[in-house]
Amino acid sequence: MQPIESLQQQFEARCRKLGLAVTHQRTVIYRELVATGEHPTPEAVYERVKAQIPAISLGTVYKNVKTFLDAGLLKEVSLHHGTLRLDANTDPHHHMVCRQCRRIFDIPESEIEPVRLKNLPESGFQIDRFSIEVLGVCGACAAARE
Amino acid sequence: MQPIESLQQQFEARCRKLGLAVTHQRTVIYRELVATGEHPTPEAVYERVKAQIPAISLGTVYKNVKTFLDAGLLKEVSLHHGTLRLDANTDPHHHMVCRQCRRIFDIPESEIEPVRLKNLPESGFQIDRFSIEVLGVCGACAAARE
DNA sequence: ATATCTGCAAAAGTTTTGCTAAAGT
DNA sequence: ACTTTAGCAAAACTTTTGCAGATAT
Repeated sequence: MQPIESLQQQFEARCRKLGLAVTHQRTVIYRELVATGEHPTPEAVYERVKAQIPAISLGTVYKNVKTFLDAGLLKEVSLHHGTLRLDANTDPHHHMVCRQCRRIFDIPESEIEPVRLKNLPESGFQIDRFSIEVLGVCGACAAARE
Repeated sequence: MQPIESLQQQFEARCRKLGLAVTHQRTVIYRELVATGEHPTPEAVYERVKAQIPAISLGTVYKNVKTFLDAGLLKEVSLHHGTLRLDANTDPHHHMVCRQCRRIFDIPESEIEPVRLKNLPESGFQIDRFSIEVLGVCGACAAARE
């Protein structure tokens, strides 16, 4: 991971390029987002930032998270947050997800070569199974773009 | 996929084994869940069931979905629904997710052999990238189970 | 007869939105 | 000076919960 200062400079540069004001709140939100090696929820970011800017509001965190996502400075871990998606297919399978309409298509497990990890990444993690998502744009949405 | 009648019988058998009453609502909810080849939201299931049982309530759908999930009749497509998880890591990487505490650990892309699809599963789907989740129990949660 | 379930309504949790004052450019 | 943003509060959306009457065992 890059040192925090260079990330900070990159952050300011990207803000200016995008026409985003470099506010104190925005800077701290971004710094905390990077500083936690984790994948925090907006609420968790809010808690960390509040320790430094007690008057900050949760709404400001949400607005900036959205701004950062739109700008590509952040990603969401999963496209499926926000609403539960149910799966009645009991056969082992994976998913193909359209990032536009969010439709989900099944891929039988037999269609994908088994995942192979080169090293065991975290000590003591007991692996249950692998879940593969093929992300992209489905035929219908691709056609609709013309 | 299995014919709907045999799924129906299996469903009743599993309900009886679990001590779950085989109600009309429950039966229709399960049937619709299986019938859509999709991965519907609870709201979408509610709409389909309402066409057959106009008096059904959304709460009943939620309660039964929860019951079915607990019983293992259904799965959720993603462990990350319900709250946004943010990712500031711009290097290509995958994730290891603890199904107990929901913590997320990064795996550098270089640690995993590239995914290989045997056939192109859906016509016209434009693949963007692959996202791999290693699901299991993290070291801390495994230790806490003793 | 007893236990479980449904429907309704209220509540809780997450995220978005509108507005005015404040801050950044 | 002009534009964008922060803070606040209200609202929207998803999901959970409590309870009395209805249904399944």
